Amino acid sequence: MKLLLVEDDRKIAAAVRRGLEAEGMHVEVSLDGDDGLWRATEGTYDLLILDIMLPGRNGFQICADLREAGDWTPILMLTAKDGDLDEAEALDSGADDYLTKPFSFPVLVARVHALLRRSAGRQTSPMSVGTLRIDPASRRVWRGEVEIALTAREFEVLHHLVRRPGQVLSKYDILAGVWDYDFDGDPNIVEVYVGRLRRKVDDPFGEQSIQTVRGAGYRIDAE
Amino acid sequence: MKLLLVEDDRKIAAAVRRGLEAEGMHVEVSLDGDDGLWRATEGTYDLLILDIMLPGRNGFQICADLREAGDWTPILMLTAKDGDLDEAEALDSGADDYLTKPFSFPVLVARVHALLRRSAGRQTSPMSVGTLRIDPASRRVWRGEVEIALTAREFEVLHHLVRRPGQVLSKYDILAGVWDYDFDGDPNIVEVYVGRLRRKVDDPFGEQSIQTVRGAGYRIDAE
DNA sequence: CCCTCCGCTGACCATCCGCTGAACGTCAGC
DNA sequence: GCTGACGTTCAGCGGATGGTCAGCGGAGGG
Repeated sequence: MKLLLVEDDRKIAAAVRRGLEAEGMHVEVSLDGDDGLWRATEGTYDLLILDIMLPGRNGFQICADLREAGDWTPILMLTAKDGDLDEAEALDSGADDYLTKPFSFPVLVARVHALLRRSAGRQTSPMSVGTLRIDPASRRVWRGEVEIALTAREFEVLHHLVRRPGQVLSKYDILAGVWDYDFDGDPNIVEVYVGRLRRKVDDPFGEQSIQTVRGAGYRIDAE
Repeated sequence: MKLLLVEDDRKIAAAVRRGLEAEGMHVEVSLDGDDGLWRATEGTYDLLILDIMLPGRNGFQICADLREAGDWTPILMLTAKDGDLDEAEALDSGADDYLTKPFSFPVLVARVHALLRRSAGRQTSPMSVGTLRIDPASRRVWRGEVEIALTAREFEVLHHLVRRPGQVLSKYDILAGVWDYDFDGDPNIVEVYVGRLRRKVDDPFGEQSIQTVRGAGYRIDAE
């Protein structure tokens, strides 16, 4: 998960960054509005956090410009406590959510998580492949009527595969999608997890649910 | 008391908000339908006020979607004066009450109060999970026939979990939902409360009522 | 048919996460 | 002023989990 934080107050920027990185996200910081807009345009981020009062372009403008350019990356705005209209204007200019300063850290994290979840698609609804059923909201998995206990990682890997049924995903795709951006261990870890998953979720009488595509990756076939 | 107002006319939104906040309520505003639905889904409100004509999803749809998802937060709809059918349709889509524009302020406040009062009583019966019964109005909790004494915080945490049965809530979600927005202590506090709740609330012969989902959060399963 | 590469697996270990008991500060009621 | 209830912090424990590694086996190419 890669975020861009545009905030000119270095103290706040450092704090937010440290905190979100502790949550396993990659945070890039921009200290003024024009630079922020440029980065947002050039790069690809999962979420933008914009302060409103900024040197150069202000937060509303950045937001409006991006939206106009057809960029719908989720945006969280940081508004001042006394600016009554800020909140409305924030939403109006195309932000997805706002947070009034001063904010507490858990709240920020919760909002960020909520936005990321939302943008990941409202795939809150359970999905199923054959007799395998997955409910992301409750993080539960069943084969037929039998519930299967998965660890967090195992669930993530399975979820990642099931979300793209019929598509071959390379080990690197899976690594990038499930592991932290800065993970630089052995891609073998994906093999390990696929193995663990097969042992847990495979229908003992049916064929393997996760197909190996030698030299390319893995695939889950839609039934 | 936390309300969500979904209304695209910023003048009306600002007025309603100001008025209800003067009544001591916390009002969040959303300016379009899709955003409104999302907030209503993600957050927890005591009451929703929905305009019908909205950019994105309209009020009926939001209402219907929420009801379908099992969300029974009271809903007050704002209908246009000339839409004869609106009122019927509002109630039909699951709203609890409606108000035709233009409305006077005291009327709005009266309706809001009435709904809040009513909902405080109404939610008594639906709030049960297995043999655990919760009455938000009187803030009492029973396991079977035995009443359980909970402290204020304990009750809030339990209530928060029970309101979203089957959904995994992260420690941060719970922090944001139960503690003051400016709380920035150790999220470990959530673990502490879950522990206390388990000791008080768990059926000594059944399985734990609050499930730990390692690496993700906590969940109460609908029976 | 043989060799090489790729994927699979079981064993092992370090780390993280969640749980708990204890202690402290604060506040309300007596 | 004392007492008890409540909310919060903190440190230690123990088990679950994630990651590494080496050896094995089969597929595929020459």
